[in-house]
Amino acid sequence: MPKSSNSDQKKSTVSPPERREELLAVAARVFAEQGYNATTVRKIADAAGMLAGSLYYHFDSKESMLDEILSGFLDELWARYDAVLGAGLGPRETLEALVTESFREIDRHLDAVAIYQKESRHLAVRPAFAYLVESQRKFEKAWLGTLERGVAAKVFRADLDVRLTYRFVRDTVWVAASWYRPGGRHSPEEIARQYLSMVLEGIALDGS
Amino acid sequence: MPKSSNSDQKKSTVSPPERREELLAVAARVFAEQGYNATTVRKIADAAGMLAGSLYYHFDSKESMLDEILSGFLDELWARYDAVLGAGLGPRETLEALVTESFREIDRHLDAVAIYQKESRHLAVRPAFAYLVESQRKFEKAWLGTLERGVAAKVFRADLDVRLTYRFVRDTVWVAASWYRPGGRHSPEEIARQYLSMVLEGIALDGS
DNA sequence: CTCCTTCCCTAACAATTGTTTGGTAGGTTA
DNA sequence: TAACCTACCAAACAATTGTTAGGGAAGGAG
Repeated sequence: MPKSSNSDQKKSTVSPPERREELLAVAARVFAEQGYNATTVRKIADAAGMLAGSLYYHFDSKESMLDEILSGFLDELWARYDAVLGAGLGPRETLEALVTESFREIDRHLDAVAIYQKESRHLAVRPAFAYLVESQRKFEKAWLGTLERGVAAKVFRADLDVRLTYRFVRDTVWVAASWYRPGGRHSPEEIARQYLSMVLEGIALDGS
Repeated sequence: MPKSSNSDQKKSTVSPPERREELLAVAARVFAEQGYNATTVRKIADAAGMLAGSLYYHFDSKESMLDEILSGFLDELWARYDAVLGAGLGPRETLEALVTESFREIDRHLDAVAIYQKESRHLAVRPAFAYLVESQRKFEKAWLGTLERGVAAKVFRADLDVRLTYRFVRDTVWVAASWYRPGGRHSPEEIARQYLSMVLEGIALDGS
């Protein structure tokens, strides 16, 4: 159900999806590197090899580019999350699958994730980006629910504040976008494995 | 050695330290809420109950306010870190002390930490903020060194990528600034205890 | 060849930005 | 009272911002 996006109605200026995607990728990179507010449309145009005004043949506004980047990322993310959540897995397996899918998503949509991390907080208050709040709500429900199921099933510790654990796990995964670079030493799956090992078993040696 | 700051030379316009601190606290709050670039000097002035131009009686520029906020925070942080690192503790105790001091610093300088988290990446490339890079380097040395000492002393697991572990622990601590609110349910020390318990022992039950 | 569409450029626009200059009310000092 | 300093205001500044309007080159369709 990818109705979290509102980019459907605002295709007043249409152009071949391929060119749009190219330009959106360029914009996402600049947004991620410099921050949304510090990015001028002229910088995006420079990086794309054209002039500022020409962007407005493809897009309605600077904000609509940001909207399209974020909602596109979230739509894909939720398609995969929903598949995991509907697979009927146990708590621990669900957690592992969610973490792994998250790192894959970071690998695929690094720029979008980085933008989301930095800007979603102050964007969420604006009506045009209400779907960010909705997504955050679903996010909490999915992760927190999995953790609570795990506590009830005695596979996760019960002596920790669940909400604290939720934020711990969530942040631990997504901040990786701030240092992860695709094509690096570790694959997303390998990173997921090590992260899960740390989160689940801890970094201390057993006999300490 | 608080020479990480360069705010020492630029007190061309001096005013009572108290008023400066008041205005810096206001600016830090707006910076943290809206982001540095999205914050106009008029918004800061509004929040302080004065007009935009009046800020320039106290400060040289908008950037110098940011500089003073960040370097002030880092100076205090490193004073405490250096005390911990020089105390001759074992690896695990050092890690625990660093984490606890970090949460205390988040409690005290929440806005500055939030700003640092969001802006340090793109600020670090600018010469005026070179001390951010320097601080990041010291940071890595302190944390990574402690982890490596722990692995050598067999108190931390040796089967994990140490650099990955470093980023894991570091991020786990500092992203808390994105949701922590002073005066909330848990004290900084209590949060530190639970975080450390998760990082060290994991969230899985032993017999799983 | 002509028409039309696609995609970009040129050139400007009003608004907002950080910052400066000159002034001034109010308190302190002499 | 007179001189002075502190902390602010009023008004403007040049630069930069997102955005728009009109034009034109290229190429396919008829």
